Amino acid sequence: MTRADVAAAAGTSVAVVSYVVNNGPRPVSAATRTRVLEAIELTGYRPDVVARALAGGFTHTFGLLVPDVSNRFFAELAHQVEEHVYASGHLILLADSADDPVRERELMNALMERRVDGIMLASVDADPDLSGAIAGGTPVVLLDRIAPSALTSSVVPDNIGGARAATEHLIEHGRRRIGFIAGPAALPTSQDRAAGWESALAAAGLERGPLVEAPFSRAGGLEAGRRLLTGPDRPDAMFASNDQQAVGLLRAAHDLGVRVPQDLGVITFDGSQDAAFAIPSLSSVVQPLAEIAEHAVRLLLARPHVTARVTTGHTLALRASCGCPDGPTAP
Amino acid sequence: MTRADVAAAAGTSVAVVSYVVNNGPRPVSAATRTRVLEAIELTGYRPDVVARALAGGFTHTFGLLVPDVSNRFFAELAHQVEEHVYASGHLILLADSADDPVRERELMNALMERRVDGIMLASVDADPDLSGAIAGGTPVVLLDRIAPSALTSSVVPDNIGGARAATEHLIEHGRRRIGFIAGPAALPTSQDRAAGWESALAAAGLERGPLVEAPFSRAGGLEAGRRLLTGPDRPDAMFASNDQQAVGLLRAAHDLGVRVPQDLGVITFDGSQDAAFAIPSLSSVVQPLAEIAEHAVRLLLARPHVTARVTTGHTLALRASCGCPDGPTAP
DNA sequence: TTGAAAGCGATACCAG
DNA sequence: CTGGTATCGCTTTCAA
Repeated sequence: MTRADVAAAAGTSVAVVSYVVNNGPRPVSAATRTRVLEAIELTGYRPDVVARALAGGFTHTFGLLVPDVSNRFFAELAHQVEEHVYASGHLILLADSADDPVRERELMNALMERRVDGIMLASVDADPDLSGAIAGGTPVVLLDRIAPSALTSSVVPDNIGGARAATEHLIEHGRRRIGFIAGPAALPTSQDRAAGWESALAAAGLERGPLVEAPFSRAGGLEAGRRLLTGPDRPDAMFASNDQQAVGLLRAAHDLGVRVPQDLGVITFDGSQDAAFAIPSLSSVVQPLAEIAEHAVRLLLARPHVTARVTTGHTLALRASCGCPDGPTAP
Repeated sequence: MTRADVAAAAGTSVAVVSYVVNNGPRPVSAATRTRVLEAIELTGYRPDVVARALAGGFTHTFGLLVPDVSNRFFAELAHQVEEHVYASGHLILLADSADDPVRERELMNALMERRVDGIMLASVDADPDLSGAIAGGTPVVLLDRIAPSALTSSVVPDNIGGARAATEHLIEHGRRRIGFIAGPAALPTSQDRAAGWESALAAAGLERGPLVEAPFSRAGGLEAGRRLLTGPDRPDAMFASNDQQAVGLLRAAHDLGVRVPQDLGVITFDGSQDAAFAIPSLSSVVQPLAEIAEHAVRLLLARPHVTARVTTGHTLALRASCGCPDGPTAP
């Protein structure tokens, strides 16, 4: 079942089959077209993706490169991306850099070698090296990093605004000593979320509570929580940079007998299902995953190629951890 | 930088370059070999993966088809698989069937069209249709399903043994009315875990506690928990079919004021990080993810192609939810 | 041991 | 509007 078979069955040439399949680049008469279509139906012909890629076409495959698929935020993102590309017949080549910049670089190459039609990159790096992709002509959408040049797209959340909203909410609850679990200091994401936290505090005339830096992981949050909650002058609320850290923090509080939300209000950023199902359920700034996925896919799918920087909004999911009532259904 | 350039630089033919790169199928004299190697170094030549695949070789890409990447068990599995294939220069084409058998079928085809070197399939189906893959000659490793024929491999946990061990542990704690949250009844996985639970109960001369069927999700566990915990004759312990269900159950208990482990002992199957970080931390039958990934990858990598049915062991991680003491570090 | 050349399956140019 | 055919980069058979 190659197009040679189809051509034979349709009594035409392989070129015409190609024109029909691709709707171009040459026109085909209606009569021949239907004849070819029938032949395709008859033979059950499916174009060979690999051969097509070799000849310069598309692979109908996108790359998704994340620091850690087992981070629920990225897992849910991957799920959403799948959902969005599925309709257009694309598949996802998933790469996991395991938080390693070197590996990220290598995987970018591996992705390009496989001729993916585009790459969605959630980089471990503050500003990843995109020169290879640009040179190779592979469209890239940066996730959670602002594109360094107009050559590549990005879709980022409003980190500052979200962090500010979260902190403000804690303040409204009457919390006065509000700490922050930051992510790795070098990342813009970390800096922006810190900035939002600070600005809310400043606007309310409050001192900055303790800031501790930790990896974006449960273990990081656990460690940070232990330090924070056993130290002198314990905060009465914490804003965590992501859900994983918050889950770790919750565990630290639990182990130390610190009650959430009575003794410690907690709010977090990301809003994955981990937040909804934590005990107590975690209030959080929710990133619109479906929207992020949709934008990223749309930018990659667009012909001719376009680039854009889109900023996504956020909502606040208020649950038990900050002191808000928890509805009957957790999520 | 094609092998023509390398051939030119080495003063040899393209065929020889191929022989050197692939270590065959024809021998090459030591002298020429080093000359070619130098030329490769010099030109920075990288073989074109796509062309190589077209010419009949391999794509150095495996397919991983799961029901839901955002299920932490599969996310962690994906992570492990990545880890294991990385060294051999492979990448993972990730497909998410969203629990839909039809979609699963389509994705299998999509994977095969892309000429993946092998497929790891965690099917939604009790016995998935592998005829296409077998006909196409694509090696498949079934995860969590026993291979229906000797033509395909499988790696499965000891569902019965694991479930029995979990239930026995609950019994040792003095629990007497032990319920079970089952998965979808049609799946062998569900049936086996139920069988293990029953056999432990029978061996101890205990009556079967309530059994309720629920999807393998948090929402499923939540719903099941609500039903179980508000009904008459509430169980004093529950065994959940997977971590997601257990997390939902924990939430139901929390909402209803049922204390875990005092009023209700809980133990689960899978042992993802969700279990380690739940509050209270969940005791569970731990599946050796790294081992599963390793076996699956090894079976796919093996040349010549081999098939096998491997059963993986399990360990019990005893934590707070069953009444065991929780160490200072949760995980 | 080496090289020339025939595919692999599809694209798209150039004639007709 | 159609049909040859060169091309993509590599593998591998067949001869030398």
